[in-house]
Amino acid sequence: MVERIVEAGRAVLLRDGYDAASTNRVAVEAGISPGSLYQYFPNKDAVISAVVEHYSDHLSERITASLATGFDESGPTMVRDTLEALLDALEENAEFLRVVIDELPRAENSSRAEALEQRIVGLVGAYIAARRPEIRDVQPSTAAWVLVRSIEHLTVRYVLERPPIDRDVFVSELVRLVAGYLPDV
Amino acid sequence: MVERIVEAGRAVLLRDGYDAASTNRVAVEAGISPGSLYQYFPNKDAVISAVVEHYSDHLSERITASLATGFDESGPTMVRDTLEALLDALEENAEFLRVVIDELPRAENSSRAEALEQRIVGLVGAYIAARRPEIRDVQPSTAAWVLVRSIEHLTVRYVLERPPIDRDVFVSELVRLVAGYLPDV
Amino acid sequence: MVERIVEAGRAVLLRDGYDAASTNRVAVEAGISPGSLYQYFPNKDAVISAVVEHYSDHLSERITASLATGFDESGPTMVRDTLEALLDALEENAEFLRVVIDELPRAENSSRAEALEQRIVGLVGAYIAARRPEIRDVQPSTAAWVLVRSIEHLTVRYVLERPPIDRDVFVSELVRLVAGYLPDV
Amino acid sequence: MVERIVEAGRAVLLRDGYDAASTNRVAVEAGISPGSLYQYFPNKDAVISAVVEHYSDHLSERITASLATGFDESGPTMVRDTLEALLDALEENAEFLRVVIDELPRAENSSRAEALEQRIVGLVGAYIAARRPEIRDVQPSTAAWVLVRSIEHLTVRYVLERPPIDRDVFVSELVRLVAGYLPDV
DNA sequence: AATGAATGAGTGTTCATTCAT
DNA sequence: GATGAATGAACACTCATTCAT
Repeated sequence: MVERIVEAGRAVLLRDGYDAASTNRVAVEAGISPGSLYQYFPNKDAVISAVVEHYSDHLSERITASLATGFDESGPTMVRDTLEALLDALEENAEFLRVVIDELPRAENSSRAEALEQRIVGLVGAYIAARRPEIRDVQPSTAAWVLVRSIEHLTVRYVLERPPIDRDVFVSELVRLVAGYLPDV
Repeated sequence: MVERIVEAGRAVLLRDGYDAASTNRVAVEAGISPGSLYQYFPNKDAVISAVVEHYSDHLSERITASLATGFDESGPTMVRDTLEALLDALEENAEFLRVVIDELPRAENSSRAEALEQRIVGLVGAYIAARRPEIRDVQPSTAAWVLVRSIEHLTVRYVLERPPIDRDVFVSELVRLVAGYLPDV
Repeated sequence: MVERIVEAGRAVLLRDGYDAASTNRVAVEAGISPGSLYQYFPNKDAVISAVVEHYSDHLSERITASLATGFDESGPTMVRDTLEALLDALEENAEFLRVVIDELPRAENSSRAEALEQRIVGLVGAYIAARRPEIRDVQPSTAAWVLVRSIEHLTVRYVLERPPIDRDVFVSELVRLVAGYLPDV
Repeated sequence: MVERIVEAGRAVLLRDGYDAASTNRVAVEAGISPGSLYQYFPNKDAVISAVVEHYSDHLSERITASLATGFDESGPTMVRDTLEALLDALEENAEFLRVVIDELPRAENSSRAEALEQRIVGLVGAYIAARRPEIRDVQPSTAAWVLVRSIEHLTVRYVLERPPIDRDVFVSELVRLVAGYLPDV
């Protein structure tokens, strides 16, 4: 039932947008009464959060899996593979991504987004540290912070804006950005 | 009069946040009646947009000025100076920046933000083209797209998140990111 | 307009009872929209309070006027006249009195009722003190407290319950109660 | 089971107040499901009524016992003893009394309260009749009506309002009220 | 141009009650 | 008998917008 509501929430969010995603509308979409919704969620925010979390978890898995896979390798091929996987994951749910990024007030789900980012920053930081503990004069966590936020934002914007840049070219540029920033990794 | 309304909108946005920024509240703050507000703006979104535009223009001027100043120079010093100026501009209105980024549904003012980005992408693209028309194998506009969005996002997040990274270190990392990505510029 | 709402509130309270006296229903009865109601009253309680206050004021005037008229006289005739006036006032709005006493949660308007009681206790206390400062060994305020609450309750219950007691007999009994309690006044 | 529900209702009423005393909450407190509650009570009012009745019965016993004890005696000592017992009984459950009197819509349990009053009016009327069948020119039932309602209301208000009147003084005043009203009893 | 009273559809949420299991 | 998920009408309240003055 929770699943039914979450799925309905997803559908409403995609079809009608955030502003129109009222609890009543979600209930109608789920084919239940508004009262029933409140037996599974304490309030509206919890419903929206669950919908976003569902998507977020999916994304998170994909990304961390891809990151884990490449952890023991290194070099531009590994970076490229990871970026391709990331782009694939984002493009797979591009429409939903648009709603989350463009329509939701960021504050609403910043904690969730931040948790995901933290996890990835951690992974990437560990990767960098494993490769080069003595990397330049900067802390791995700082480099990871810079890198992760850049890549996250660039890929998300690329998927949402669809700028006139070929995907292969785009990925190559990202690889260059990473390689240029961390030449020894 | 438009100005009075915009100023009132800014005050309400900062004081009460986006959710509480109703047209009635803006009208009260401006000392006019809600009806009058609609003689200068077609709807609520137009008011919010104007407020954001006001801020956006301010920011835009600062950034393009800084960019223009350094246009004829080159090298890491110029990059660093530009980044410092950008951070200064963002930090100057950090509170407003927070409201715009964290509370406003991005779609609301994405067109505005994009316009600003386009302008900067144009400037940076021209700069790159002027320096190295033959730069690698990538179009200057593509490089500019990647660069501008990275830097914009990183600086905004830095100002809003205040991560435990020293400002000087942070700027240095940005310089390295830029220099690594465009070694010949 | 406030008056129109209060009158509508009175009508709804009388026709449908307290539980059914929703803001929407009051608005319909007043021929206005629910939103308009909130331009004159901050919330539902304020509407109900205003309705009760309206009635309360009316009652209060009658009672204090009657009390003031008899202030300089004394003896059973004055007591009887005051009681008759009180019963008249209560009977005049018996239906509304029933709603206020039987349906409203006492806590809702206890402050109002208490204010009225205080005023009357003050008046009666002053009357007693004027008559007999040395009255027995009890403070006038205590005697007034006992007297006012007894009479208030007995008259209200008499009007609402309509027990099989002739009105003249009832008033005579009240006079005896008062006279027996304060023989020298 | 009925008892369990009534006890739960009492607890909820005392802990959360009337407005929060929903059937669901009572069911939770009783450790049963809301559906089960309806196998023992036809609706919410019946539950509340049963709760009040429980308390009412307790009170009723105390009062009638005290009345019965003094039935064969007479004079101010008997009156005083009865009043003391009544005040004791009320004070013993002052918190519950407050909920019943201040929060419950009187109509909800007026029938119950009236039944109790009738019983006491009957007893007191019988007492008066036994003492003085020829008492003045008034029917014992009328005198009892006046007396019982006065005393009931005064004691309840005294316990709930805690006015600045010493308990001994208060009881003395009640004795005087009774003695003044029925001098020969 | 300016007003501001009026609007009314819409919101998130509650809770007494039912009924299939 | 007991359950508890499901109900759905109802609630108090908001606010972007309009329009007669």
